Amino acid sequence: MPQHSSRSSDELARHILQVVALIPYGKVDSYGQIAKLAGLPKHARLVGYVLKHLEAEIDIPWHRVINAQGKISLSKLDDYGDNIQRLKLSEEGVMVIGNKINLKQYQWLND
DNA sequence: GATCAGGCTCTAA
DNA sequence: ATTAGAGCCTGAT
Repeated sequence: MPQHSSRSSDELARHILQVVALIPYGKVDSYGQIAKLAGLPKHARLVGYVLKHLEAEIDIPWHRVINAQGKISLSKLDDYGDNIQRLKLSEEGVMVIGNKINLKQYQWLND
């Protein structure tokens, strides 16, 4: 078969979104973790790309994805999106203190 | 194809 | 606790 083990970008995006959709209400996870759970280690930036280009109508909890430092990754690029994300998180009880989120407390699959 | 930029991450100061 | 720099991979020029 041609293209050996490469998968179409559509498929990669689908896998990523499937995982993002699983993040429970009130929890968060990092781009890197999402990529890993989707079976795509080292594709953290792709996760960011996919979420950035999400269609508004699609119901995906994109706001539950933050960076590995526990910060929102849109701040410097997109003030509007940053505010939306903060709002959505606080609505779910995820507290953003000093621009950071306590991963120990809110990270999905963290015991 | 070469290059650049991007909701990233690690490591080392 | 920040910050800088090097990796990493994909999508867009």
